[in-house]
Parts: sequence; structure tokens; C-alpha cells
Amino acid sequence: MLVIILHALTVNLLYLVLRLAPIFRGGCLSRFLPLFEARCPLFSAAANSLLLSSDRAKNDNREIDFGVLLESCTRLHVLKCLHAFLVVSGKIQNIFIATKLVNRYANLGDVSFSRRTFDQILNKNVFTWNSMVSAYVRRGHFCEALDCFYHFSLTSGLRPDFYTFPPVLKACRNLVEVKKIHCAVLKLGFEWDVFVAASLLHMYAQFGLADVARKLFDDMPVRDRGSWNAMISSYCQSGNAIEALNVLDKMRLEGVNMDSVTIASILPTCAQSGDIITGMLIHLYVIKHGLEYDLFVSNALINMYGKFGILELALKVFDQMIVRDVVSWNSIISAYEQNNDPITARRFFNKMQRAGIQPDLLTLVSLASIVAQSNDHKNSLSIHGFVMRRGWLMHDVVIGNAVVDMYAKLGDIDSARSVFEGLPVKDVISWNTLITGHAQNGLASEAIEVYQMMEECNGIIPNHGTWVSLLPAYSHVGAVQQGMKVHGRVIKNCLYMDVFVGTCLIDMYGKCGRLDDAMSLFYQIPRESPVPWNAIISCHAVHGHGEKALNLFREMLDERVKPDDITFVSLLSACSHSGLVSDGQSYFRMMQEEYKIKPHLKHYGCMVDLFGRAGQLEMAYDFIKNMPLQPDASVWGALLGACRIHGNIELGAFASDRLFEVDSENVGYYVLLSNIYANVGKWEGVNKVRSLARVRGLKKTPGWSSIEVNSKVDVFYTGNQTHPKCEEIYGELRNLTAKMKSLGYVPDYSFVLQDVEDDEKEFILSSHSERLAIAFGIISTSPKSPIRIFKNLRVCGDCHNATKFISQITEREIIVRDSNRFHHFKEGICSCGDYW
DNA sequence: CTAGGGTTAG
Repeated sequence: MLVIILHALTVNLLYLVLRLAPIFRGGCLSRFLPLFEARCPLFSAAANSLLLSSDRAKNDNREIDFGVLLESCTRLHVLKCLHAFLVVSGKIQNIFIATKLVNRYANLGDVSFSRRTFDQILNKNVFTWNSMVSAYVRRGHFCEALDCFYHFSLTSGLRPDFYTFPPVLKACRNLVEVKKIHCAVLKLGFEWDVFVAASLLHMYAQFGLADVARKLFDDMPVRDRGSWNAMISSYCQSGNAIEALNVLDKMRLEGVNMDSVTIASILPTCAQSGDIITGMLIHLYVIKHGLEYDLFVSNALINMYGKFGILELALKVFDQMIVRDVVSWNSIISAYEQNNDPITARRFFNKMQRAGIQPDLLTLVSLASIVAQSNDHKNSLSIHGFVMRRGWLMHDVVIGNAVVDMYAKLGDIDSARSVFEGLPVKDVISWNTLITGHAQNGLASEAIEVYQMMEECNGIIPNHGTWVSLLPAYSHVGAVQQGMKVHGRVIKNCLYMDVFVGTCLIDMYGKCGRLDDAMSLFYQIPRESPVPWNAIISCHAVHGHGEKALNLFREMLDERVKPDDITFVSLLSACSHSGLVSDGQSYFRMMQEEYKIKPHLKHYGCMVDLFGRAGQLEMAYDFIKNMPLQPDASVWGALLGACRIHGNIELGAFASDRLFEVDSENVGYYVLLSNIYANVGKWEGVNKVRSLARVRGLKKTPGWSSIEVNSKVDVFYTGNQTHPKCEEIYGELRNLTAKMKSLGYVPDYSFVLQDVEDDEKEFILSSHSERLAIAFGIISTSPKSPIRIFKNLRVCGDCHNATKFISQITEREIIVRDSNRFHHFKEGICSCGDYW
């Protein structure tokens, strides 16, 4: 370490001495060589061999090829030193050497030194100006590049040549600038130079004028392979796979072969459009033409195979590479990461470090996702720290968004939020990430608030990702009126034809109780993929329309859409909600035999529910015993729920024992068990469960219910006392309870786990969140209109009973959607037949 | 001496 510091000091010192003391004029470079050695071996080797040859010529340094020396200089310090040497030895007056210096500074990252050198050159020529312009462009200083160009063409008295324009065009950031430069090109007559024309074409395409680009291309009198490549890559980058392949065909018909550039542009397009056949044909072409060792081609191949999920081929290409750069490593890492194999991805990252390749921004993007996938809380902090130390978080949105996403996926929404707030620039994706982050952590109304903040923020235009993040939050709290507003906006730009947006809308209508709207939308959107089918089937499942769900499944098969694992989850839950036991069994078999889908825990949970609800409790238990997987809480929970419905105490107690082994914290299971005892009047059992719950110090998932009135969603937590209409709500509830009692309602205290006096229990029951929401609905909407309530947990038995009475007293339809299904209350009866 | 067209992303 010390050596390095000392060394840096010596080089800097030397630089100063050389600048200040012209005594060294004509001094011998060989004296300084040892100082360069450690910092820049390549440079010192080149310098050494040049010195040797010049020594032989006994000509001091005059014969040294400083161009080559500058070229081999890879450290800024060494370059500055050499610069000083050139100044004191007067060689800086050589315009070629000076121009090369301008370039070298830009390549080593210090464009301000390029400019300083440039300003010191007195007799600038076209080369010098071109170099300065392209130096700015290479470092991304587009504004300065254009300024420099205008200065050049207007004040220098020199005439730009055709080398000038490609970099200048690249510096244009909008169409106006492109058109201005285009005029200059026309005036000077460089229009049909192949390089200039290719650049023009490329810029027009980049700013969306694909037809202008195409016309330029068609009008070109001379086309080289570069022109074809420019046209093809323009189409590729704008996502127009069909035209890209058309032009490619034409090019080959004219006898022009593809080169590595053509292939590197077309492969990502194959991946994007899912055209695996073309992709693999191109791979064959690559092998046949000996392009398989090209870095860019190999990288593109790895990426393509990664996107298709063909990891063996991605790995094969990676393994046979001779030279790998950071992109190669990033590509193989993200191939595994995106195919849900964070362990292998991590292994490649470790290998990359051992190979001495420095991770870049994109490596960290993949790493953040790896950490999130493997639930690796410890390393999330190191990643955040690494990214911050490098200043990347302040510099690039992409990595910032990746960190926000990482924290959100790890469930640490507070950290996600604070990173988000610290981002200097936020784009749509930043907002979308934060919305999804809240929604997926069960914070639906917070997700909606984030969206509202986004709308208040100027310059952010929501895209399809926004709707895909937001709509599930709306369906969660039942904000159908706001959801419909989104539907309206989506129609305007045809986004509802996007499979994911369309599916979210279907899900939203279905989960908000509007099956008809869900159905009519379903038939409007493309349905070649199983995704929208899964949504519409599951909508029918939660409404208890099993037969319709099965019909839809048959229709799906008729349309030759291949069902996936999710399809069968929806289908099996439809069967269980409607008591279609034998159908469920045969679909469970069909899934494995015909579609080779291995059932996972969700499927087993549905099957247990299917048997259990239908009263076949022994069947359900046998099914669990024969499972090849370790049953989790959802499986035992299904059995326990069935035991409650059918009043089986022994099996219920057994199931809850297993349940407390895998998930002892969920208070819902204690409630279920105590209900079982209460239903058959075993009060000592109820007391036992109650004390168990108390001893274990349960952390409750807070229960809430929501209701949408006039496009505004109100969320009520149990016992809420802060709502502006609080007084009226509790007044209405007291009123209702009195009427209910006169009609025969008896509060069922088995749903209260707290150990308090009976009148206190009654108050707890009547301040359950669903009742607050219903009462609010009654006082805020016109008489006899229907009320829709949404609850995050299952509705409790006492509330279920109470709602029946309320529907009778108020002559209203009351629709309650809980975490499981829809309950339709009308005239004192519930559609679920009291099996909830 | 200088230049175009190319690979990775949340």
C-alpha cells in the first residue's frame, strides 16, 4: 500500500518538476522509465523497446515514435508525465502528437485535460477539431461536443470533412439537432458518404422516424455492410423484429454476408420476439463462419439462450470463450439469476471475482436480484454499501431501482422507501417498483397512496408496468371505481390489449364482484397464453361458480392453449369451492399425467380443501399422509377449516397441533380451533385454546376491511376510533345490534380470544372491522343500494351471522369478499350456505 | 494520426 502511495507521489512530483523546470529540456526519457514500470507495464515495455532502437541510432529521443508511446499509455498519471515531457522537449508543437494526446486523455477519462491540451495547440487543423469533438462524444459530453462543432464550422475557417459528422450526429439529443446537422451535411455534400449516411439513418431511427431512416437507406447509391447493419440494428432497437429480419433477408439476397455486428444486433431481437428457430439457425451460421470466438457474438448468444431459459447452451457458449469481458460474466450471471437459480448465479459471480474482473453497475443489478431471491438479508446491506461507495446510486436510476426492489422483495419496505426517497432522479420504473413493493408486502392502501404521489409529480407518465403494479392493489381493497378510471385510460392507448394489463383488469373486475365485466373484457384481449385464462378461471372459483370454471377450462383446451401450474391451482380451487370432488381428482391426475406438472404445496392445499369441505375428512387426512412434500401451514389449515365446518374435534385438534408446529404465530388458527370446541359446547376446550394463545403472545395480522364510496376507499381496522364519522358509525352499530337482538341474534363469544367480561366481548365483536365498514356503507349510501366490503382475513363466524341479520333489516344486498371467497348476503341468507 | 454499425438492465 505504502509503495503505491509513494509511487503516486513520485509520478505527480515528477510531473510538477517537468512542468516547472525547463532545465530538463532534451532530458533523457530513460531516466524516468523505472518510475513508470510498476504503474504501467505495457507503456514501459513499449518505451523501453523504442529507447533501445533510438539508442542504437544515437539520436537521443528524436526518433522515438511518440504516437505509439502515447497509444500504449494506460494510466492517467503516466500520461500526464509524458505530457510534461513532451511540453519541455518542445515536441508538443507537433500537431499529430498533440492531437493524439487529446484523444488519449479522453480515452483515459479526463476530457478536461483533452480540452486544455486542445486549447494550447496554436495551429489547429481539421484532425485536431475532429479529435476534440469525438473526445467529448466518447465521454458523453454531448452539449460540449456540439458547441465545439459549431465553433469549428463557424469560426475556425476550416471546412469539416466526412470524419467530422458521425461523432457530431451521435451527440444529437433530439430531432431538431439532427435536422440541423443534416443541413450542414447537405451543404458540404457528404450526404452519401457511407459512414455519414449510416449515422444519419441511425439517428433518425433512434428518434422514432423509422420511415425517414428507411427512405435514406433505400436512396443510398452505395451501400456497404455497415449501411445494412445500421438499418437492421435500427429496426432491432425499436423492437421491429419483422422488418429487421426482412432487411436481413434482402441483404443476403444481394450477396452481402452477415458479420459479427449483424449477428450481435439480430440476436437480441430473436430473444425478444421469442423466435428461437432463427436464433439457433444464426448460431449455426456463427459456427460455420468461424465467428464463435467473437466476443460480441458470444455475449449476445449467452444472453439469448438465457432469455429462452436454455441454460445448457448459454453455459456451453460461455465455456468455450477464449476472451471474456465483464459483459460475458454479467450475461451468464443474469442468465441463471433470471431463471431462478440464484445459487449458480452467485457461483459465477465468485468465479468472476477470482478471474480478476471488476464488477460493474449491471453486475450489481443482477446481484441485488440474487440476494432478494435467496432471501439473503445479510448481503443486502453489503450490496447497498458497495453501490453507495461507488457513487452509482446517485448516478444511475437503474441500480437505484434495483436496490429499492431488493429491499422490497426482502420485505424491508422502510429501507426500500428511504433508498427511493434518496434517489436524485426517479423514473416510472422507480415508482412502479415502490408501488409493487408495498402491494406485495400486503400494504395495498399504501401502494395506492404511492401511486397518487406519483400522479402529483410532474413529468412521470404511467406505463403498463404502473397498471400492473397498481391494479392488484385496487382489487385487494375493492377500489372498483378507481380501477375503472384506469381501464378508461388504458383503452385510450390500447394498453388493455397487453396481456398483463388486460389480465390485471380481469382480475380486478372479478375480485371486485363484477364477473360480467371481467368476462366481456376477457373475450376482448388476446388469449393465446394461459395467463388471462388462469385469471378468469380463478375469478369464477372465488364466486363459487365451479361449473362455469370447468367450462372455461374446456374452452381453453379447445383453443389449444397449454395450461400451466397456476391454471390447475385455479381449477382445483374452483372444484373445492363448488364441491366437485371427482372432477378435482381427475384434474389432479390430468395435471401430472398429461401435462407433466409436478404438484406443489398450493395444489395439495386445494386437494385437502376439496375433500375436507365435502366432508371426506379421512380422505383428506390420508391425502396429507401420502404427500411427497412436507405439508405446510396452508395444507394443515385447510384440514382444520374442514374440521370446523364438519365439527370433527379429534382431527381438528390433531391438525392444529401440526399447524402450531409449522406456524404457531397465526392467530387465525387459534380462532378456528376455539370455534370447533365452541360449536359443540366444549367450553373447557375453548378456554384451553384461549390461554394457549395468550401464553404464546401472538402477533396478530391486523384485520382490516375496506369499502369504496364515491371513488374513495376507506379502510377500517378493528376497533378504529379515529375515522371522521366515528360517532355516527358506532351509533348506527348500536342501533343495528338492538334490532338484530329483537330478531333473535345471539353474539357468539367463541370468536373473542381476549379474556374479558361478556359485555366487553360484545363490544369487541361489534367493532370488528367488517362491521365498521358495513355501518359506514349504510350511513354513506342511499337506502337499499348494495354494499360491497373487502376483508383481508377470513370473515369471522359472528360477523357472518350478524351480516345476515343486517341484510334483512336494511333490505340491502351485502357482498363481502374475504381472503377466501365471496359471500353474497340477501334477505337474511348467505350464498355460501354458511360454509365459509 | 482521427470515424460508423454491435452485446448486458430495474
